[in-house]
Amino acid sequence: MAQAAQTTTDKPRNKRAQLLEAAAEHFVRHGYAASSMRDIAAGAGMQPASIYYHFPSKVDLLVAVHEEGLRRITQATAGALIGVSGPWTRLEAACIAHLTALLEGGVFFQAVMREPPDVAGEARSRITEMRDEYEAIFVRLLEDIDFPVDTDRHDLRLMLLGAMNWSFTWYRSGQEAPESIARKFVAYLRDGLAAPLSGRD
Amino acid sequence: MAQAAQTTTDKPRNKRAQLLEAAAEHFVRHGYAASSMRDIAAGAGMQPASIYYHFPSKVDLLVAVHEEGLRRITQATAGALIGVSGPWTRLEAACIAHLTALLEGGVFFQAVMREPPDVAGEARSRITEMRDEYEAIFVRLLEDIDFPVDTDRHDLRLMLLGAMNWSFTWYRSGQEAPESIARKFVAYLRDGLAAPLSGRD
Amino acid sequence: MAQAAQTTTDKPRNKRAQLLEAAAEHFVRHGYAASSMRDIAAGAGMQPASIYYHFPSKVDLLVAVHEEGLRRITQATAGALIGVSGPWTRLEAACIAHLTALLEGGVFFQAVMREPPDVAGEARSRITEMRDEYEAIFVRLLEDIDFPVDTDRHDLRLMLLGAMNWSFTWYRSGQEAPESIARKFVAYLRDGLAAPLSGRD
Amino acid sequence: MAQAAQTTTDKPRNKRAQLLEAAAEHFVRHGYAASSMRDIAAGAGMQPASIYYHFPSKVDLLVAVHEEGLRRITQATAGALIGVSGPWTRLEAACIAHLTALLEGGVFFQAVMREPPDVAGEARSRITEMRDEYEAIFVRLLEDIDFPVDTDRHDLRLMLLGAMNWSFTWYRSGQEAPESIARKFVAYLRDGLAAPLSGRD
DNA sequence: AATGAATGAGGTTTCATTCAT
DNA sequence: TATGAATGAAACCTCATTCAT
Repeated sequence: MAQAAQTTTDKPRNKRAQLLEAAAEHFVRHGYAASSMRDIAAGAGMQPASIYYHFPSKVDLLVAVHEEGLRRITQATAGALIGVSGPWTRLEAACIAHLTALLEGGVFFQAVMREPPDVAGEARSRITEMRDEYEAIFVRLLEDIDFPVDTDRHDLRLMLLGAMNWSFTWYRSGQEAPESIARKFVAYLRDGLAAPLSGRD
Repeated sequence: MAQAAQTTTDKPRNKRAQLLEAAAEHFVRHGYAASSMRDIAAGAGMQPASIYYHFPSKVDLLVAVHEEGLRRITQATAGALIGVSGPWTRLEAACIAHLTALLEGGVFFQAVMREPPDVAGEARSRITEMRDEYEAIFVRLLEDIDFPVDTDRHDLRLMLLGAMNWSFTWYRSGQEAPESIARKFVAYLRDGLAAPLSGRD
Repeated sequence: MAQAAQTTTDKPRNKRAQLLEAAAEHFVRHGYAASSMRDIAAGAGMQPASIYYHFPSKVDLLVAVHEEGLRRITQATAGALIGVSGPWTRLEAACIAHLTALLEGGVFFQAVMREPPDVAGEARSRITEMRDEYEAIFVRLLEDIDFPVDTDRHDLRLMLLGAMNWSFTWYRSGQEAPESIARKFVAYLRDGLAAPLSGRD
Repeated sequence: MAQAAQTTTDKPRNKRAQLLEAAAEHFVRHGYAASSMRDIAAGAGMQPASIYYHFPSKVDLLVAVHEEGLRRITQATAGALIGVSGPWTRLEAACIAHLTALLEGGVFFQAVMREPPDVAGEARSRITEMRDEYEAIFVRLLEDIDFPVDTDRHDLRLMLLGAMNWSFTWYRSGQEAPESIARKFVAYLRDGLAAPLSGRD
């Protein structure tokens, strides 16, 4: 019943949302360049021309997908930190949230954590700017950790994010849970892997 | 005379090589889908139709680029291991070679270490197969290390390769050397980052 | 209250008039084919769909612009003849009025004195018919002049109107006044330009 | 036989020429904006895509049409002056050539003597520049005539050219010959039309 | 070994217009 | 009186590819 009510309430916004979802899905599956407006329109159940009532161009659609995706992942990751304390524990929580969103959260999350497509200046910088804003969460998390001297927090952050973001290339749903993967990544960095007796050569 | 000999000898090879180089460059810069045969031809100094003398189709060009790139990076990484001993030292040497090739070695290396383009079955599996063959080097390197019990070598390998392969998204030439980055990545994993006195929370 | 009355009285007329003006402006500046309903609507401060409340189609808008423009120029030219006598003086007065309207009177005048756009039958003939009606003023003015025998009044009229109507292609506001140009055109035809002593070769 | 030989000789250039001709024809008949590449291609007996082998864009086709048309009309008008003497006679010869070309010489001549279409900067200025170059012929012809003092050669030229260029709006083939019309235009300006006894009011 | 010329399919986008509200 | 949302058709143009030479 609540559902029925919601359906009627949603209707005005439905089409735009469907469109965005269809676009995100195609961008993720085939890449931006290989996603045609025709296919995206078909995925949203409308005519290609109708897209242009909602978005002025294909690249604007891309930007809108990124806006939505980054809004969502920011909410997910920041939300996972509420009430969590202990610097390593917080980092782990953020990584779990990030990786779970990316690997199991749906197309919007994946759409934003890819190598940015080859688009012209303004759109590209808007996308980069939004991503940097999100990644600032991790900058702050690493600042809070008491690392050994001369640890390079910058490279460390990119190492960790790279390891996570690359995972969509090999992750297969139904095998190891994203949470488990994230825990391992953090543990390996925190504890190190040199066996006490074997030396470091 | 030596020149004349070289000219005649090189020419046939040259054109094909130029073409492959131009293709790799476009694939890296704009992605496979956004790279047109026209632009690739222009980059190689020939007419679009002339490409088809050397390669039967665009996707074959892609496969050839991957063949060449993987041949090169295999040679680079395997070569860097010759005469090197100590399991962690060997891993470090391989990472240095891999990252240096990727970030400063030219377009062929970058062309192969990207998320694989959205192409049809046969080409895709050929590319995947070649990549797996290369990454087997790292499988073996990790087998040789005496890790703590219940270390997940599989996830560890993908973590390390992901961190490295993602680096092309943020690396800027002229700043930190790839070798330095690689050393850090390995050190962090080997030694861990939890400060002795601060605890692991 | 006067305001309220005015508002209610003007509004309906206003929007239609604004629309017509915006259409005339676009037709003049970009031509009929290159003027989009979207742009015209924007120029009139309304949505494209709203045009169709006032006019059933684009071509009807064109016809309406011509109706308004020809109404205005007929009024201007015929008005300029009231109380003027002397056949050459009357012709001159008409030419001054025509050229002043065309070059400085605003978009409606220019909209109607252009090569007629490539539209289908009915609209085209309606436009032609209205123009012929206007040009009849000049037919009558020339009938009243006592020309040398075998003067071709038909070609003469078209020569004079052609010279005037073409002027929008080279006229630049702020330089010579339209009135001055019109006087010259008439004077040259009336008095001729062969210098008395130089012969006519 | 000569014909057959010519046909085989012309072949390489044929397609481009046909294309230009078809474009000129459509531009003249429907205007630039209303001429579609599809229709032009059909007129030239090729596929729309094939146009782009010869010309990079629609606007380049327009410029090429103007280049060809202005080349032709310059040749026609300048050619008509060879061996002709007497300043008025020369002006008359030029007007006959101009008007004959325009009204009976085919689409290229008409294509260039129209109000220039609403195209972007570079193409527009190239077209204007070429036209000015052609009209310079008339500048020189008028300089050679010994007019009454204070005759405005500038306005006179534009009056004459306007009268001629406008004629395509009313000229119907098969009635009065262009040559006859041109003679009248020049005669009226040379001799004037005020009847000796009637006065100039 | 290369290319000039062409093409069918499909790309993104704009068009005039409709219609329920 | 106006418009938000949509659409079928068509716009210009690019695509990978072909083929005779």
